[in-house]
This record gives sequence, C-alpha cells and structure tokens, in this order.
Amino acid sequence: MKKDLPKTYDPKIVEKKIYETWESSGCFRGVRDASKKSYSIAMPPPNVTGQLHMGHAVDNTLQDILTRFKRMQGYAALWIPGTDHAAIATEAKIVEQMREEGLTKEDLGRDKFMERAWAWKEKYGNRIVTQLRTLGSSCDWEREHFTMDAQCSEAVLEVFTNLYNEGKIYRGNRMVNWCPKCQTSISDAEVEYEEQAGHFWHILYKVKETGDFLEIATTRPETMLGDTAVAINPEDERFKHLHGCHVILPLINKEIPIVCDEHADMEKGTGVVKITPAHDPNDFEVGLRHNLPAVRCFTYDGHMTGAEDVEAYHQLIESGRAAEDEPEVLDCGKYAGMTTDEARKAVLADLTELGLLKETEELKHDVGTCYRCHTTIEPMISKQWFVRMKTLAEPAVKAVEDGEICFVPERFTKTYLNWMKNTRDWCISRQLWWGHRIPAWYCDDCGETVVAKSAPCKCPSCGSEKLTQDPDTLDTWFSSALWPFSILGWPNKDSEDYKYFYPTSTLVTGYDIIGFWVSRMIFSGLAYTGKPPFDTVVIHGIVRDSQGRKMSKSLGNGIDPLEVIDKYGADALRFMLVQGSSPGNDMRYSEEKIISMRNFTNKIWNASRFLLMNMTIDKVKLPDELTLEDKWILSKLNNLIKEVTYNLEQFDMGVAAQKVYDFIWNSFCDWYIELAKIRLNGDNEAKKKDVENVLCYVLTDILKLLHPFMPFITEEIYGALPYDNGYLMMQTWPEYKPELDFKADEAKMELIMDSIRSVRECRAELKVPNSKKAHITIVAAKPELFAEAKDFLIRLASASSVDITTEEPEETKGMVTVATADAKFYLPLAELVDIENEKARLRKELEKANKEMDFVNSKLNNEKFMSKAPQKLIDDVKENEARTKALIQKLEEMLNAL
RNA sequence: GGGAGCAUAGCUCAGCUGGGAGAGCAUCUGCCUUACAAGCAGAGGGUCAUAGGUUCGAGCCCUAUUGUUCCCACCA
Repeated sequence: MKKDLPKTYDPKIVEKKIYETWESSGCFRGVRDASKKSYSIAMPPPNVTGQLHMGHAVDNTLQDILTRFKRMQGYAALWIPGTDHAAIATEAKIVEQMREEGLTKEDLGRDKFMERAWAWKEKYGNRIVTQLRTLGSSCDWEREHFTMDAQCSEAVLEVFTNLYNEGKIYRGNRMVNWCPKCQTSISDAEVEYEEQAGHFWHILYKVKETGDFLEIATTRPETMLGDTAVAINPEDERFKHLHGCHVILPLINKEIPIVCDEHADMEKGTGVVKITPAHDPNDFEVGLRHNLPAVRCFTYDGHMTGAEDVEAYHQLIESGRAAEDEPEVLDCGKYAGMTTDEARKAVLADLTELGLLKETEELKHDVGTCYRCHTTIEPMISKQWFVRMKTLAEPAVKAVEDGEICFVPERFTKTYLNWMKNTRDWCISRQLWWGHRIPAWYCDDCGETVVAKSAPCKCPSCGSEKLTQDPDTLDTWFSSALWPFSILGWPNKDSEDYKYFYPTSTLVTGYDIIGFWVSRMIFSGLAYTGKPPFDTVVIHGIVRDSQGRKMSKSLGNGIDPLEVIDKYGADALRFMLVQGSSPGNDMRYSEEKIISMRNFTNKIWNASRFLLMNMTIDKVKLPDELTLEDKWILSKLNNLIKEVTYNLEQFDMGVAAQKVYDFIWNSFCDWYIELAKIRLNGDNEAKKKDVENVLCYVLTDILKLLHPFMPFITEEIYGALPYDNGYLMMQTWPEYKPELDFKADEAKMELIMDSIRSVRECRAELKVPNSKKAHITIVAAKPELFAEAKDFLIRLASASSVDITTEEPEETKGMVTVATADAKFYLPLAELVDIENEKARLRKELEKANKEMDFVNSKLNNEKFMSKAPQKLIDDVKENEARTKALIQKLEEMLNAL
C-alpha cells in the first residue's frame, strides 16, 4: 500500500526512526557469504574521548557511501567501527581533570589511575559512537572494537613479542623527542615544527693551548653546561691550527676537546659548533662518532639538574641496572632547579658579565613542539624501546611501488613513499600509564630482560622471582597499526572473519595521517599477515571554515556537525561534504551550501509526494508503448546509472553526487514530471497508468542512486512507495540496460525542448506573463518532428493551442516570431508587438547565428582540421553547419516579412 | 633546502583519457502555473594567474615565471 507523505520533511524525526529500524533489523551486519565477494572497510577509530567534528563527518560519510554502494552492488559488505584509546590525548585530559581536584597521578597510584581512566572511557567512549550513528553510518556495531580491548591487546602482545624475538625491537639510550609537559617521549612524527623568533648568541670559548677565543654561535645557550666538545670542519682552513686542541667551557671551567667533524658547516654560523650529545640529536651522533661522553643537564620535567639528580644517577649505576650507555648527570650548581628558560637568562647574564657574550643576533627558526600540547620539545637521551624500521620499510615501499596498494588521488603515493623511505627507527615507548603496558620484565637481581605475553614466574637467567615490569606503555599508533587485522581476529588465523574479510578493501582517511597511521598499517600488515591490509587508500582533505581557516579549538571557529544535523539533517550535511568536492582537496564549510542541499532534500521530498498523491498502481512495470518523453527520461536515466556507477567505482564521489543532483532536479523534476502531468491530468486511464509506471520506475532508481549519499530521506520515501520490497539499503544497485537506450528519441526530445526554451525566452524578453496564453503556429519542413510538441508547448510554453503546418502564414503582421533550425514559431501577440523591437530582436538572433557560421566555417575551411580531426567531430561540425544555415535562412525570411 | 597542491563568473568550487567554458550562492527581470516561493521561467557576468611551446585544436599536455597553501628536512 502506498502511504501519503506529510507535507514537510522533518529529518530530525525521520532520521532517528530510520536508523533505529535499520540497526534493529540487522541491516548493518556484515554477513560472510561464500557466494559473494567481500568488501570491507576498517573505520579509522576516532579518539575515545573525542567529539564528532567535521573531519569525522567527511571521513565517515565517504566510507558510508562506499559501503552502501558496494552492499547494493551485491558485495558482502562490512564496515567495522571502533575507537582508539589515544594514549597521550586521553591521559592528558584525565590528568587535567585530576589537577582540578588537586590530585596528581602519583597521588592516585597506577592502579587507581587506571580505574579512573577506564571509567572515563566508559563515560565518553560511547559518546562518539552515538554521534557516528547520527550521520547514518551503516557500520556493523556488533563488531565494534576498542584498541585496548582483549582482542586488540592480544594482537599487540603477539606483535611485540614476535618483533622482539626477531630482533626488530630493541631498547636503548637514544636521542628522543621529549615533551617536558606531557613528560613522555614522542616519536619523530609527533613533533610539529613552528617558526619562532629567536636569537643567535655568539659565545667565546677560550682555547687552552693557544689562549685564543673561539666564537661559537648557538640558539640554546643553556645547553652549554652539557657540552662535551666543540666541533670544527676538518677542511676548514681557519681552524687547522687548532686540531687536537681543547677549549675551556666557560661558567663551569671544564676542559673539553676540539673535534673535527663533517657536521660543522663552514658556511653556517661561525663555523664552530658546540657539541651537547645529551640534548641535541646531531650532537648525539657526533658524540657517537668521536666517543664523547654525554652529559645530561636537564631533568625530564624541564629543569636544570642538581645534586639530587646526580645522587639518583649514582644509585642507578651502583644498582648495576643502568645500561652501559647511561648518560652522566651534571650538578648544574647555581643553575640547578631553574627551568630551562630561567637558566637561559641566567647563563646569558653571567656570560655578559664575563665579557664572553660577543654578539646577539635576531633569528627566525623552526622549533620542534609537541603535537598535543605545543610545548617546546627538549631532545633528551632516554632509555626507550624502538622498532627497527629498515627491514620493515622495504616491503612497504615495494607494495606501493608495485601497485599492490594504490593511493587515490595518485599524488599521495609520493607523500607516502617519501615518508616510508626516510623513516628512522620508531620510538614506541611512552612514559604514560594509559595504554598497552610494555610486555617486558626486568630481573631485580641480575638485570635480565624478559619479554613475554604474560608475567614470567622467575628470571630465566638467575632464577630470581623478583621481576619488575617495564612501567612504560606503547605509542598509541602501535595498536592502531594493527587495526585492520586485529579487529578481524588476528592473530587467530582461523578466525572466520579474518579469513573472509581480510585483507580489507578500502581505507578512507585524511592526508594528515599518512605518516602516522597509513604507513604503519601497511608495513605492519605486510610483516605480520603477509598481505597488504587494503588495496586502495582514499585520501580526502580537511574541512575548513568559511574563510578557509583550519577549524581549531583555539580559534573557536569549529562547526559542530551535530548542530548542523540538528538544523538541516544528516542527508544535507553528507551531500554538502561530497557534492562538488574533489578527492584529496580541502573544502570550505558554508552555511549557504548546506542550505542549498537542504533545499535539494526538500525538492526530492515534494517530487515524491506529488508522485505518491497521484499513484494508483501497486507494482511497477514499464508500459509496452513508451512515449517520446518516456524514452527520453529512461534513456537519460540509463546513461546516468552507467556514469554514476563508474564514478563511484573510481572513488569520484563528488562527480557522482553532482550528476545525480542534476538529473533529479533538472531532467526529472523540471521536465519529466511537468510533462507527465499531461497524462496524469488527462482522462485516458490507460495512459495515466502508463505514466505512473514510468514515474515510479524512474523514482525508484533515483532513490537507489541517491541512497548512498542521502540514506535517510531515500529510505523514508522508498518505504512509502506502493510496493513493499523491504529496505532500500538492501536493494540491488540499478544496472545499465541496453534495451532502454534511446539515443535517437533523446535527440528528438532535445530538439523540442530547445524550441520550448526559445519560445519561453522570447516571451520572457517581451515580459509576457505566464497567465497570458497565446496560440502558436509552427511552420516546419518536417512537421513530424513536432508531432508530440503540441501538448508540450501548451503545458510548458504557455500556449493556448498549437497548429503545425508546412505553409507560411499569409499574414504575419502583429506576430511575434521565433526561429530554430527546424521551425518558425508565430505567436499572435499584437498588442505587445512593436515592429522596430521585433526587428531588433531578430537581428540580434541573426548576428548570433552568423557568428556561429563564422566559427563553423573556420573549421570546415581549415584543411589541416579536415584531414586530421576525427571523422565524428567533422560530422558534428557539418551538421552544425546545416542547422545554422537553416536558422539563418529562417531569420532572414522573417526579417524580410516584417 | 626538497616535494606537493591550488590560481576558472562578484563569492565558494566542479570540469574524467585535449574537441566550442559549468554548478550553487549572489545580482537583474517576470511569475503564488493545484509537488515544491526552501519554488518556476528567463537574463547578465569568465583573454580559465602570466609568458612561451607541442597540436588541426589547450582550462586540460610540456617549459619557465608570479602569487598562495600545505607536507617533509638535524640547520648549530
């Protein structure tokens, strides 16, 4: 039974109702089916504490479009959702909340802290998941995962222990990026460089052997306390006499060597560079090359080291558990306990007093900051776990170079390869509590390291039962890297889901995390499962505000997708995010655009409402006798199906959306429905049924084509159609049908449409109101071309009646005249006609036609064009010539008759 | 320093493998034509950043230039 639709569409009520129905009916479930091909997407897991923002909205809209499209195409489609524990981000929020209560992590202790963190996760973890539902995401919630759930944790343990056993994970004192605020190491990828105004201070170091002063330029004078050498370039003629000499480090009067190293750039600064192995990545390398000691002078919370730090260092050494490469710690004396900023000022003041600060230069330079809190990063030597990247990166480069994994758009391949080829060892340990605890235990007695999935009972080396687990946790991205297969059951290779749905098909994500995430999933998938984790990576841009600025919390310019959905509906938001955007490019949010999309939903709603109001049939069958306009719309629809399918298969969602929009609004609503009214309002019942069938046929396919983009409204309308086939989202995607290709009829229809437009244009120019109907006489050499045009002109061009003849009218005085290549149209509108006006109008038309003729002739008279252009094009131009000639002739005749 | 994107109508952007420039919004004109005024019909508006080149033909391909945005890089 058909249902009448309410007069206005209310997305707020409909969307909620529809989503609940889908979910409770199991429509989202991914069903393994041996007879079908699988299509799976692993959702980039949003941060568990996050709130839905526009980035999620684009990302998930695109994934939903693909999933729904493939599902309708007959694939066994599965889209797995989930959330990420987001170590640093979440821990920072919890710590902040505790700070407001006057608590610190240490006050609470690790266990209590974790309890609190899990409670936090339970509370906010469902928020984002609920919000994803409002978008219409057709993901399988029964398979929802969390990066710290049992299944994902198992995968993490498996990978960590395997990599360790294979020697691909190691622990050591290395230079890491240290965030003094978050109090943890972060990976290279997590450092963001910001240009800051700084200074270049020129400091004088006295050479012990010669008594000369060496001028050294630095941007970080406070690190000089940790200097263990100064470097000069071995080729530098200026300093050849100083090879093998020493300098006296000012302020602490320590003797340190002058070394020759390539790192010292003769062009840069003064050509002499201070070496602080403990606090600079380059200097660390220089230190290794010259076997220099590393002296640490900063604490991990951003202060200068003092006596107690030295004491702690000695205790560590004496305990026998310090690594050989444990850096020394300096008692900074009067500077001890100062923040690094305070120390910088103090050091500079003291140097000035000693007359050793030669010069202060203004300088702009890039400073590394923490991507989370934007605190300036202090490079520190610290004992951390690392993944050896070289052997892992090679297959990951190859898989993409060989085309096993494709990036869309293709240009992002370069971004990826650049990242993968230059990647250094990955620092994976974090000094955080919220995350996967590193499965490593150290023997309190002999210092042996044991890596195992669960706590060992005793030390395999000395038998001691006193073992302490590594306090650190793993980088969030370590578990995210395993996401596409951990959520499918790996490392259980017998898992049915893993066997059926892995590798996944498409990964959809923003270009900003190609390095963080995409690259790590690729090398992980290849290394642990032996297969690329997906075959295509679809990259999208970011949504900016209406002024083109990045949406950010600090600017407060973020647009909340939930508010937009509340106001205009999820369908409108989704369509706005894809229509007219191109893959990988950023887009701007604009209220105007979303309003026009809302208007589009309104258009579809009203068109459907109109159809249903007139509907008397209860199933759809195309009539045996199709009229010209039927063939026209069916042929265009057929073509649309072909193109939209192709575009979606190419991941051109924006182009596909645009085409569906145009077809619905322009072809279907503005022309076909208007023409359908002729039969709908007529008294021939058989014809009425015929047109109802065509209308309903076209509407059904339109709903299917539009469904991936606008799932809610299409489902709602589909549910109101007079036949019941279940849910639209489970229907079969329309296919191109050769028998519905009516090219010749399409062209004939277009010809009539052109004449209608010409008459309309003329009437509009003369400002004839629609209510003033006029008789039209059509004079055509081939009147059969206009056989169907009579009713059309009455309906669409305000004609009162229409005559078709081959004879010129005897009297044309007082007639408004319109010409097309195929016919002349006469409209008796005597009271509006002014001969001079009429002449002017026709002359204007003639001028246009003559220009056209010039253009055509320039082609036809061009021998090279005629000999080299494809025949099809030449034929088109020739046809154009004939039509233009005919038009000119008609216009001239009309002018002469006036 | 290396790499990439963008530059098209007043604004925001499309434009697939080269074949006479499009949409939405805005502007102007006329219409409440019984699905829709959140609408209908029409109009105006572009040397497709600049300069060369390839081609019968360039918004699209090549080279250079300018402006702009982003990514990567250890610049003391």
